[in-house]
Amino acid sequence: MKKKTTIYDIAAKLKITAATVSRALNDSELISRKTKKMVLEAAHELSYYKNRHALALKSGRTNQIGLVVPFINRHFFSNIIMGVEEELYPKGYQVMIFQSNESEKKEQDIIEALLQNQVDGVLVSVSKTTRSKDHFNKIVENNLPLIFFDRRAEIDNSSCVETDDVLGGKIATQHLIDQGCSQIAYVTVDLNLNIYINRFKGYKETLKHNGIDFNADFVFQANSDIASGRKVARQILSSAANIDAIFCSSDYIALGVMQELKENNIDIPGDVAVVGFSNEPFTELLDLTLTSIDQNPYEMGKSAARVFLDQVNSKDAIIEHAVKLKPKLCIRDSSLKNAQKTN
Amino acid sequence: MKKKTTIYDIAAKLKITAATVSRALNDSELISRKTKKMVLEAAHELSYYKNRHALALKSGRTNQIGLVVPFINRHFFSNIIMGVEEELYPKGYQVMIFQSNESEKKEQDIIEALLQNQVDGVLVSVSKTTRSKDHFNKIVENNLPLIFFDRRAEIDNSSCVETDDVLGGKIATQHLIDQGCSQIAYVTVDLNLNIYINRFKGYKETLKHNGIDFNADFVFQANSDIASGRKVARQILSSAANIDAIFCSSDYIALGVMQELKENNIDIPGDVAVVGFSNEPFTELLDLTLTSIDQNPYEMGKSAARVFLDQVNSKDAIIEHAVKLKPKLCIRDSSLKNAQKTN
DNA sequence: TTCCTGTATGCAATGGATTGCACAATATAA
DNA sequence: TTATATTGTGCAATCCATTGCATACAGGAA
Repeated sequence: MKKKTTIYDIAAKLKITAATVSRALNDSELISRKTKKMVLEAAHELSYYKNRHALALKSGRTNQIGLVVPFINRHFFSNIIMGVEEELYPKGYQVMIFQSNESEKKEQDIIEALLQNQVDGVLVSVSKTTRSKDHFNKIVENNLPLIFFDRRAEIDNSSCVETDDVLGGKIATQHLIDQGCSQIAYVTVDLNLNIYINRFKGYKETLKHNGIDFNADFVFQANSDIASGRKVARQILSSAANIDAIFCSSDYIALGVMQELKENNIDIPGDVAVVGFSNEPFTELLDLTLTSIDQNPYEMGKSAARVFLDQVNSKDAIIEHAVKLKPKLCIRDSSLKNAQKTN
Repeated sequence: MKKKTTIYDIAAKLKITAATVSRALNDSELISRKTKKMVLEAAHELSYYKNRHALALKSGRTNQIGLVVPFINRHFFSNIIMGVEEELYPKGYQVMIFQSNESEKKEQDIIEALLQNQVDGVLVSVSKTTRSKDHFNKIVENNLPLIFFDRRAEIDNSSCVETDDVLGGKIATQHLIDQGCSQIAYVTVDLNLNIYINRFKGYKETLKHNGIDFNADFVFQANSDIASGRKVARQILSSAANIDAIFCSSDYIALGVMQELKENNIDIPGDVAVVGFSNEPFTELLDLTLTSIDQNPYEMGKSAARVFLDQVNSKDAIIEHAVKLKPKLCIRDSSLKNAQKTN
């Protein structure tokens, strides 16, 4: 097993000291041109790599940040990661990515590991099952920037970047009303999560704003999957209500709904218009493309990264940022009765 | 700015030495119960976190491995990452994820950074544009396990895990023949990448095996996207050939092909059967679901991780593993003429 | 020739955790 | 009571790169 090359090996080879080697490698102006050249060549020859751990130990800074998501293989989260990296990589930061698998225990373990790694900051989207806040508090107690994105926890001295879900609920609902719908069903997922509460809020407010009475019978509960969407569609079909639009808080639900409606020969959007949420890639690959609300996860990632940079660059004061990103309506076949398609 | 707690802080507080604290924290049998308890309490009180960099420096091991993929936001790669993590996390390894963005330069930079981080091993799927091998050789020169997955480079003393793409090409082609097709077009992507070469090989061998003459006019070149698929479909439609099946080496191409065929009122699979490759999630969400070849990226990730573990656990000898994973045909609407649908 | 000013290098401490060896304190045996 | 184990801690070196301070040597000025 070949030992790793250090500056001492280079120094020994050249009969100079490690200090000189270090300075030469860092292009210090104290070192003569000749020596620098010598050192660089020797370093290459011995295939030397600077040991970042020694550096981290000495400097106390790691230039690494921790990024925690529930799952990495979700379009939404992987694009957030893209955005974060895009912003932080050029600044010399390494992004350490971890997934909590929606488990509170794993989330806690991850944060423990991040603190051991002495990261310079932490970006988190909270696991669904998390109830305790202790692990988040530990981060701020260590004076590290803590930035939540999408799913937040209420922690003092932390920042957060989220979609304006109320607005998302509003523009989707308003769009359906603009299309001439008035009997609009709403399918929600988990009324414990802030994001779903807010979408629902936007829905209700928009109904009211347009003089349409809110009807609790028009609200359905589902899981965020296709089967669940089909089930809801069946409930709607067998109900007495004369629903002419369905606003689903998830694209997968919307897809299930559409599949079931089609099989029952309901015309979309003629009889019933459908709108989803999140703008999953498949929404525009369908034969009957699905209108949805785009949250621009890539931008969310960039935004979270910028908030982090802001925090580290203003070490004096703790700044609590609260960024709300505007969601965007992508109008497609499933709801387009009489206007222009976007996107 | 609060300084981070070290074992020296704990030692000072308890009027003992850092050595004792270290041993107590590591539950050494040399330390008395009483002292351990004392230390643990003090550590908690001062919110102490073990500094992994000091540890890495001392031990020369980091328990971190580097994982390099072209893009993280691709279903295929993000599921590989899931698999790798699933296998390595329980063994105490941290997986550092990096994306090359298909850039050779960035790939080289990443590997430089990984070497600086003294990772215990590297898992890579090679960028499309990479021509040089120097950066990979540096890894093996440092006696680090190097494992390629999906896309490989020819490097001595490295291992690789890949899909048996020849077999993939074979089973797709055989399936089309079994459906009664004989004029089978093949759409390839980049004949420089091993994976596409092999799929093509499987296609040709199967034709031969079934006594069907290979026809170079039936081979088309495209990029892996929908627009490109549409373009190819137009070429096929306007060609003199009487093609009755199209085997696309990418699902996106297949989708574009299907869209174009449908708009030209070609019946799928009646007039033309279509098969894709990769089993992207959208393939089964379509109205006309797409037959595809599943590569089980999750398993690929797990397999690559296991190869890595094998390598580190047998430090004496260098083992070159070469794992080939069996792809699986997922038969769906787009090719199913007279048999049973799978999956 | 002597003193001064750069210029280029060396010396040594630092950061945090580990660990072989030495040693002190206690317990046991003679 | 003395000699011998046994148990629990301390000392100091080590891993690698950085950096303030000291110093050696060169050339220029007096």
